[in-house]
Amino acid sequence: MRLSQFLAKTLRDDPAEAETANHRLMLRTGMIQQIAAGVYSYAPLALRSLAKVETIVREEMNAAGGQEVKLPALQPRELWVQTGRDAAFGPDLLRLKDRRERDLVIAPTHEEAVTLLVKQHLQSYRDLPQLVYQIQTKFRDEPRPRGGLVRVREFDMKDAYSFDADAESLDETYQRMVQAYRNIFRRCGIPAVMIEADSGAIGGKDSHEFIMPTEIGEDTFIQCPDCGYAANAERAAFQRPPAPAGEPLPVEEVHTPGLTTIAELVNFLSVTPEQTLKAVFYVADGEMVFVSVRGDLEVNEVKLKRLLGANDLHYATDEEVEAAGLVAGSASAVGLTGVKSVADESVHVGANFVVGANRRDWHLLNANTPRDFVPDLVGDIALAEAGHRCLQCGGEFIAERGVEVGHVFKLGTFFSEALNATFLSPEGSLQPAIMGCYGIGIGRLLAATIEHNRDERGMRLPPNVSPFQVYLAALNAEDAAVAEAADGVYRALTDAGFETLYDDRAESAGVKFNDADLFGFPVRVVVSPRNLRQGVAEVKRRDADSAHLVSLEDTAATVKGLLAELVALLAE
RNA sequence: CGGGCAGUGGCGCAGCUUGGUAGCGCGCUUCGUUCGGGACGAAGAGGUCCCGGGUUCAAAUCCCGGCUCCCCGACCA
Repeated sequence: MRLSQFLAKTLRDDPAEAETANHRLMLRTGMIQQIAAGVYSYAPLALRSLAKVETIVREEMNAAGGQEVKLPALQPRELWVQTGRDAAFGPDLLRLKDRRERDLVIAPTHEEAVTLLVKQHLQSYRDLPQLVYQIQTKFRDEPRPRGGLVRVREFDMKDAYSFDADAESLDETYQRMVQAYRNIFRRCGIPAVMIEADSGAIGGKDSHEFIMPTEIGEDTFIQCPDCGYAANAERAAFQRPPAPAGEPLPVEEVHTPGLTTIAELVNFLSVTPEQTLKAVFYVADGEMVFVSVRGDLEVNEVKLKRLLGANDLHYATDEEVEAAGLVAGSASAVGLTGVKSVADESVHVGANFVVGANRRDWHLLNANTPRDFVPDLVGDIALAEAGHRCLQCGGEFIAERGVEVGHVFKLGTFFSEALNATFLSPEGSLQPAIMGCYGIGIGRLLAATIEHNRDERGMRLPPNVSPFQVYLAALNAEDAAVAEAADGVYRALTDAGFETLYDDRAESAGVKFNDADLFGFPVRVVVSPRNLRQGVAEVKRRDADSAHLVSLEDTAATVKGLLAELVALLAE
């Protein structure tokens, strides 16, 4: 492809809306154009890279035994009502009506559709296992898209679904997919950490996310440096830090005028945060929930949501709190009636807590469970943070940010039961298939790849993700001898099968070098009057400081060698 | 959904306080000179100043209403 004819114009200034490096680079190279919040057009340069990423994903899915299918984006809403996900997805689900006023959705994911498809071909345990996948456009009406392609409303996703006859078989499929994912991320040149993840409201035992560590990431994950335990912060289990224990002392009321926060209480009463209980109010599916957690910990809403089995969970508004007769700032589970009460297990670690008196400006000393209050539910609902201790080995957690580039998930039988995807077992009984699902956002993976593979000059793309493999620059392209030689090199590279972007523009050397670095293709070839006098071309790896001078005839062979080096680096 | 910022040629921005000719840098076109890390000169092209309403002789600028985008948070099977 000749750059002079290619639909790509680079920008010299960074577009104002781009905050992250990958977004900035994609805009400056003209790869993408935003058309609405979280909706993008993809120019040829981007599409080429996306296609490469898709190829990697396809190859690995096929190698893992996947069969490619294509499921519809447009689906009857009734199907989603049937599985309860019309409600579960809430406003993120894009809904519309057709000309006959029938309710439709544009699918954000495809468990329903795939279950129906596989069900049609499923009768016996002999038909299992099955692994199908597709690469297809999803629509999610995200409340806040951000960060270029990292979080968008319309995006291409590889989603795979497995159907197995029993748990052991699912385990095997799951492990095969985990390995496929590791291969994919390695080939894209990014490090990905596999962490335990929240499995969400819909059933399922195991769930793992693949996270690429980066400060621009949206997710926080916890790692134990000692035993290797790694989990999303919204999921991580941890030891509750110790707190002073002792025999229960008599409850005392204490006047605490104007004090509402843990910090104020701790200061006023000369106690430590872990000697207090914090009260937080939520509304879960319309029901007021009173939540207690020790003062040194934070409530983790994801854990809470799961413990409650709630679809919708939000902080109670002031009106809702008042309507329930609760006293913000001085509330506690002691003497609480008529409101569901939930507590973190940390209420069992320590004793003689300071709690609210459910009366403005008063608190209680020496509250203990079960003597003074008995929560309706006790569980792990506290947020794991850096410095907490590992439940498995006692190691001290570190916390890191990252982008979720993949998610694997044991679904169980939620969908197969709801939609009757059953098979006859060897014993002759009808069983629901056990499902798993596995997702990778293609555009997000490209964004992560760019975020990780770059320097201050631009991208440094791995050869199998880069839109082109070679950037061929003709300096002083209007010089007939240069043009002729460069044309020859271009033909040789093309004939040798290398995708080459040929910079034949009448631009200065500086412009071409800068654009070459910005585009970040793995290999750059320069034909110039200076080189030509010695009968050579210059061949340079994007990530190298120095170039090779080789005869024009040897250029393609040298390029081949450098690309092979780069591919070999990825295999390590 | 709460809080904050902003919308002016393709990109980055100024002008708005104090109403009166729409401006700068980059990019683009033509000509000439240059030619290995974002060259120089000259001459040009390109704008419903987000939209609607109002005030006024006159609105990018003031007032009212709306839309959109970005950032923080909430949210994100």
